Amino acid sequence: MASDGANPAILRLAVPVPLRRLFDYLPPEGIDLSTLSPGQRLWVPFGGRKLVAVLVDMVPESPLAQLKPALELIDSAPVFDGCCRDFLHWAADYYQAPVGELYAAALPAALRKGKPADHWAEQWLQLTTEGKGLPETALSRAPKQQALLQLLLERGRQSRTQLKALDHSTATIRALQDRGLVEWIAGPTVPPAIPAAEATAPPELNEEQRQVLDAIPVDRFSASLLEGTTGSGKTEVYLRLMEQVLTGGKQALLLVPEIGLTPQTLRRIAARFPDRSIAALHSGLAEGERAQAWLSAAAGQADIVIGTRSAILTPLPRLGAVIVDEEHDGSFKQQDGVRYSARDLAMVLGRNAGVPVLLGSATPSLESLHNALSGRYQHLRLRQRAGNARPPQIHLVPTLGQQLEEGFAPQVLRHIGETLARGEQALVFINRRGFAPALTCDDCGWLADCPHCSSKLTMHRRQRQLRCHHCDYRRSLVDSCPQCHSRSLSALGGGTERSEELLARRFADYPVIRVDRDTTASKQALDRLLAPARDGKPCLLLGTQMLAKGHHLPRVTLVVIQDADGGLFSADFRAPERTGQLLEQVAGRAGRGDLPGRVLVQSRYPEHPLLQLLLEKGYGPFARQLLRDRAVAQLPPLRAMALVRAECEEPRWAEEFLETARTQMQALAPPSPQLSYLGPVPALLERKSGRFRFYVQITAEKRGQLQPLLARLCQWAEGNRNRRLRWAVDMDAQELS
DNA sequence: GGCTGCTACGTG
DNA sequence: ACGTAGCAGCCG
Repeated sequence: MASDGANPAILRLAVPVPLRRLFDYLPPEGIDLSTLSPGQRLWVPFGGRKLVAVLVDMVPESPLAQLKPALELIDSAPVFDGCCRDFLHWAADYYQAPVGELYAAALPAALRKGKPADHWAEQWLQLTTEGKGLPETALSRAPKQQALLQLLLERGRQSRTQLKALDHSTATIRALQDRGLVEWIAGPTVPPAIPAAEATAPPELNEEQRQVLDAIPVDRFSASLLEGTTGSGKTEVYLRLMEQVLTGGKQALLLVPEIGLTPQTLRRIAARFPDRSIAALHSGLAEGERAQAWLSAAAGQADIVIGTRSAILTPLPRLGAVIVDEEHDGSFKQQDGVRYSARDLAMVLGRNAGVPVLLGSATPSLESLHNALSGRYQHLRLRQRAGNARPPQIHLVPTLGQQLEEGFAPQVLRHIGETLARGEQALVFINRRGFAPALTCDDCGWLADCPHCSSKLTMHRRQRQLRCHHCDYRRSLVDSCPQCHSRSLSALGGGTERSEELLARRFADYPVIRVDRDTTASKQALDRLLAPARDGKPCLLLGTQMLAKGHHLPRVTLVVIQDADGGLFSADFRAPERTGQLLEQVAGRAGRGDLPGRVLVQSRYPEHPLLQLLLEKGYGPFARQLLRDRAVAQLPPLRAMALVRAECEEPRWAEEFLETARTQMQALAPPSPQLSYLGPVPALLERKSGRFRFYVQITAEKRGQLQPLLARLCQWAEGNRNRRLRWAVDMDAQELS
């Protein structure tokens, strides 16, 4: 990609369109070439439109005779450094994605729309030459001015934000300015402030934590999987590693699942690093704030960058370590657009930058576990629970043939009652929101289904609605059958809303707190909902997987899993893995404080071998068994897998497209013991939002075998254009839905 | 004849 | 992805 030759006056740009190539332009009219360098954004004319493109290279010649000039330079300095650009190009190649779309995915919305980075430049106060030469006692009669001068002398330039936080008044600054001792200059962006918290001192590390930390060198690339049970102190290891990285003058990147970036988490980290610049990148931020946080990271100003999936694409010029918390979490895989895995990219980034990468989880993904067991990753472990906490006792409760009350066995309800009566808290996990997942007519058998998807409508009784959980379709609840007008309708199965009604009735003396997407519109709402639980009063929490993650609820001593069977019989080969992770995470909510925990798992199939293995031996042996099953079935992570997806209102077109796609690929590489093709087959959710969905699955012994096939496919598919048909390549696909 | 809606095309 | 050109269908 390096340019050579005499006059590199042609601009090679990444344009945000779904085309797998770069575009050449002339520099903007009348611009000085020396002000241009790769990584800057420019406005360009593109097929009758005006787009924000990123300068990738400057070359002396173009294969095209006629070039248009770019319209305008946006950034005075590059926003993408060379490392980040190389990384984005690598990712575009690996995921068969248009590089312009990767640049667009990396940029926060405001910068994607062309707002100049200078808009967020920070004002910094620095000493003038005169100020630097001043004797220390010079301002003894103006103590405030002297204090500020001292600060600048000791710590160097200070941002306007820092000065405000340290209570240096504008009057003081003004006075020094008038004496010609200090001056304001425009400098790197600083991130938006994180609400202050009491500074906390680090807790003592236990022996295990120390060993883990010692095993991670900070001065070179290393790949580690930290497998640590809930409550074993993984977070403390992350914080210590970050501390080492910061001390070495570098930036630490911490990736967290979408649901994990709560104000609580942020405050905890801010409290440990009160003097550090921390940039948080998540969807809860306003557009401007997000751009500000991103630019502070890209300028190397932020010391700590905490973010969800897309934060892995942020330029970090002094990167020192990448940590991925809850690495098994599905939200690290982007499911539309450029379908990258932030966890997998973290490894590539760490290797490129020569810094350690730490993946942490109580329930590692089979991918990471496989890498650890095969020696590709260092396998680190934390087996002890911190403090006095002991692992919870787990009991299976068979539900087949039992007289259930809204899905609960009598002894489960009794245990809940006893827990509350002891002044403790109980948590009920139900992996389905709404009142009931289906509504049917008792007389003619009518079922309420979605007109746009191949799915049933979920009944939401409180809002008197039927809703599709796959598209945005909603209709008001009917009280007679639209087909035969019978008034005898039944709600089949149960969700959080239905259980809430029963539990609120049965345990009317205690607060019942329901936590799911319907009760929790915002992160703040979740914090507010959980406040009574954090107070420690007896209460009953019920909800979906939102409850499974992260929240420290020390008074929960009983966890009830209403139905463990969901994932055991799914057509998705990853379903048992996900079920195991979820059950283990939920069970981990029990007994995190001094009180012992108990977990009750309801199942219709208590003798199911995987369930038995999980509950008796724990996630580790369970996951190892799943790995053996995957090996037998020739599935990931023992084989590389990619999907070619297509969806269309007309199912035949999608199928035909994929038939041809498969033929194209097979012509290049016929099926063999090392390479197999499946499909086109309908996706697990066959129709979604009015489109029929199919895929072709390709599995190979080595990842490298897939690349040329997919490259050929993209070349063909990009030329073939049916506007009604959407297609995508999904390298390392995580979902068959 | 001219307006609207659909599709094919090309984007530097 | 999206703007534009080109052409079919239809009005009065």
